[in-house]
Amino acid sequence: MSKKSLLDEMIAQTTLSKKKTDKQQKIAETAVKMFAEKGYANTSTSEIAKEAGVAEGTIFRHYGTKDNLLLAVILPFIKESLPSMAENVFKEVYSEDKSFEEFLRAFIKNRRSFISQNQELFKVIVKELLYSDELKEELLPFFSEIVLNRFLMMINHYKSRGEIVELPSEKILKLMFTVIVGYFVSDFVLTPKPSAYHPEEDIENVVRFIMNGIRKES
Amino acid sequence: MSKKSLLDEMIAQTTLSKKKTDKQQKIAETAVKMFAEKGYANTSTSEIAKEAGVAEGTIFRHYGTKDNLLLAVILPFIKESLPSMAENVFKEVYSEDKSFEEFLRAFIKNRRSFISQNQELFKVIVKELLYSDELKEELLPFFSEIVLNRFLMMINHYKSRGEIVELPSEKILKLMFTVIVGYFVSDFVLTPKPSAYHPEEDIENVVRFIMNGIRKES
Amino acid sequence: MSKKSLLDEMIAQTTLSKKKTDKQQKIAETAVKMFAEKGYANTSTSEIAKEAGVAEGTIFRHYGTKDNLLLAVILPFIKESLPSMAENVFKEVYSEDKSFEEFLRAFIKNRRSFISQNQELFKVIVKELLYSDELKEELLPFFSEIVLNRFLMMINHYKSRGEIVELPSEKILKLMFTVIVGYFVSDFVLTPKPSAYHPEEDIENVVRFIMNGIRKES
Amino acid sequence: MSKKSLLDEMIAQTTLSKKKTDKQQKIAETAVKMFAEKGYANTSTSEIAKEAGVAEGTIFRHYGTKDNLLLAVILPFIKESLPSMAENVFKEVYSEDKSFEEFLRAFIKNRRSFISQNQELFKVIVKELLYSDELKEELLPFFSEIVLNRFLMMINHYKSRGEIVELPSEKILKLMFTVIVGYFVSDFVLTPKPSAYHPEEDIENVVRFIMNGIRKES
DNA sequence: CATGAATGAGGTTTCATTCAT
DNA sequence: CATGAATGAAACCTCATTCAT
Repeated sequence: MSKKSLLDEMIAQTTLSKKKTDKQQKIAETAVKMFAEKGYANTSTSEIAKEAGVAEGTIFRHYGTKDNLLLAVILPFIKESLPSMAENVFKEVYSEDKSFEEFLRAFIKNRRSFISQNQELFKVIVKELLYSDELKEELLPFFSEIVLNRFLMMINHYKSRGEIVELPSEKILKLMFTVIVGYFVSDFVLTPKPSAYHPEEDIENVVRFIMNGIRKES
Repeated sequence: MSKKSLLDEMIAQTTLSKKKTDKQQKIAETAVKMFAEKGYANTSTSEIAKEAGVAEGTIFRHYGTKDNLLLAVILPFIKESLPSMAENVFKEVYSEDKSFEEFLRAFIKNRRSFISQNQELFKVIVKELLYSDELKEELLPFFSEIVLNRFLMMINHYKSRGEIVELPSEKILKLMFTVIVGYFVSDFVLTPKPSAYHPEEDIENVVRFIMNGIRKES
Repeated sequence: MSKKSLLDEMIAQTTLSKKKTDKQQKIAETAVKMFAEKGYANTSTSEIAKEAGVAEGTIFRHYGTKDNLLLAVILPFIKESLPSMAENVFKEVYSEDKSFEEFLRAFIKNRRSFISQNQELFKVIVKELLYSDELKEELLPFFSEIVLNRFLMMINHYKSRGEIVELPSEKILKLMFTVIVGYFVSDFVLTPKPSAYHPEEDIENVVRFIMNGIRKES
Repeated sequence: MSKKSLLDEMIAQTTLSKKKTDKQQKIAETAVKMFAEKGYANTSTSEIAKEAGVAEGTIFRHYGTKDNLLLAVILPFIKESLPSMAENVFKEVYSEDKSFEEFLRAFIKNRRSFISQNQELFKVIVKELLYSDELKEELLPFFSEIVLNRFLMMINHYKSRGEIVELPSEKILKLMFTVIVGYFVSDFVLTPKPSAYHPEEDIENVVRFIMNGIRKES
């Protein structure tokens, strides 16, 4: 109870942009940067404190435990990102009369831009997802419910419009996400950041590749 | 020099199936299993010792450091796996008159089977690749030289036979590997192992997806 | 850089008598005492912690490594002692019209008193000088520059006044210091401390012995 | 009992040049060399074993404990050296009609040559005398009885012949030995060995210095 | 005699966390 | 709110010693 309550408060603080002291803000930023660089397990709270210019005690005053600090920087990001992600999906699909290819292109661009602005955090999430079962159990169902389900609906929608091949939607979804997520991971996690880098061509290739893979042959 | 020599000896021991005491064998096995489960950083040598039924000192007598233990279980696997991987590729391609699709299917099946037999180790490698720059710098160039280059040649070969679309070979390669590796990671690292599981259908989908993505339209 | 910085801070703390917590002070005192008794290599940090009444972690919070702890207690002592030693020499020599014998007697008394007040530390330094090349390389040049050079000048000075025999000054210096240092080592390091002990007579013998050895025959 | 008996056997083996296998011989030589270089506490038995080209178990088969190994290389040296040292003294003194100065010169030369041939061992003894109370209690009384007492007799002898000043013989002895031992320690322990080095001049200075210090003014 | 794998006590060091100021 | 000294459990690692072969 008390364990959760502090965490919930953290999340509330972030999303509701409630009171958050400068120090607290600095700690979160520094933690994200360092977790991204060296991984959660290899970053000590004393390093974070030094780098953030605060006393070690201050971290614990605000976040209670190191685990909490990790979740407190990850979860708000997710809770904020995923629903808006879903919103975007809906806007693209229903408000206009785009083809699936146009939607896909817009979606990837949109998500790439978002991740690009939060590279470090994305790194942290990807890395720690592999390690923390807690994180996995917290994020994946949420992700599935908010994002994948809507995507499934969309695939069905475009299937019914005859734009997509008649494979099981789950398989299509999985392959699509493998390519998209694989592309993001490859670009943002594995490679040393190519600061000035124009991704339009790569995006175009990914779109073409996926579309070829799922387009309904006429 | 002295740092490397112990490690080299470890590798030699494995590949040459030289003398390796029961305890030493047990330590390596246990380490792989536990690293796969909880990650390298979250597994202590004392836990490994207890689980393996040896004294903690025995680990260090044989492997010197914990880092060495990690590398000693990973590197032999790689040095053994990658060349044979490349050999397989060549056998499939040059010995017969297969289409690219047939080659691709055989390749994925072959590699899937191999990884399936070494799931734990595969997990460890994927996880630690994200963290350890040392591992990254050791493995990726090796992988690139042994595997990717031959694949590139093959893509060019099939391009000249008119089976593959005229995109830059590097882009084709990257997308293909994103799908294949993504498929393996998704199956073996992310999901809790579905012990009885028939992958033929999935493989077929992956092959079809890739082939659609790169097949030359006639 | 980072290795040195903590050590430099230690030294600064001592010489500038800056902030130093009670525990930190206690650790240093205890370490000196135990290093003197049993030697650096035979004293464990856990013993020091227990004897000093602190947690073992506290030692490392303040001194970083055991090596640092040794240097942190030795070096400030040296940097403080040697310059003042040189100052004393100059005061004796130039401010008054003493004979060399009077100077020598005052010098030995002065240094003996100083070492007597820091017996343990003196023991530690003598013992570890034999073992630690690092210490040797740090201390001996400093000692040579600060102390021996001035002594050489003095010997030359008294030579020109005709009080000292015409041997090469370096030889005279070496013999003198052999006797003086040998006397101190013999008194403070080798023998179990004779707490109530009046050294005046011994000092007188040393002075007479040296003076006989170097006095210019008239 | 059993502790001593093995050690005594070691000593017997050495002095009586009893059976001693090649391995045993190699171990002792290697141990002396490494103890001299890095000190007893900083030299591990596994290092000695590797350097000597034997299995670690072999060391313990022959010497029982590491402590024993130290004593087994030191004590025979002492028991052999000291009595013969004393013998030399007597030969010089009684067989001929040398002056004290001539005796002193011969003595220092003789001992310097002996130590020079056993530099490493001398280093070990000097270093470990500072640390090991056991060694101190074993060696110093023996040394005092065998060497110092005869020297005292000699000083008295030469005093009665009017060659030496009328100070208490113990004081004279102490100062003399301070200079002589200090000279040896300075030459063999502190300084990095000057391989080609002619000590005649230094010896002459030491002799002159001591003689000036104790010669009876006529 | 010789080996070297195995041990386990103990060494140094790290680090999340607490708490008095 | 913020600090940073203090903690102690646990991490990695070393090493003298034993013993089956």
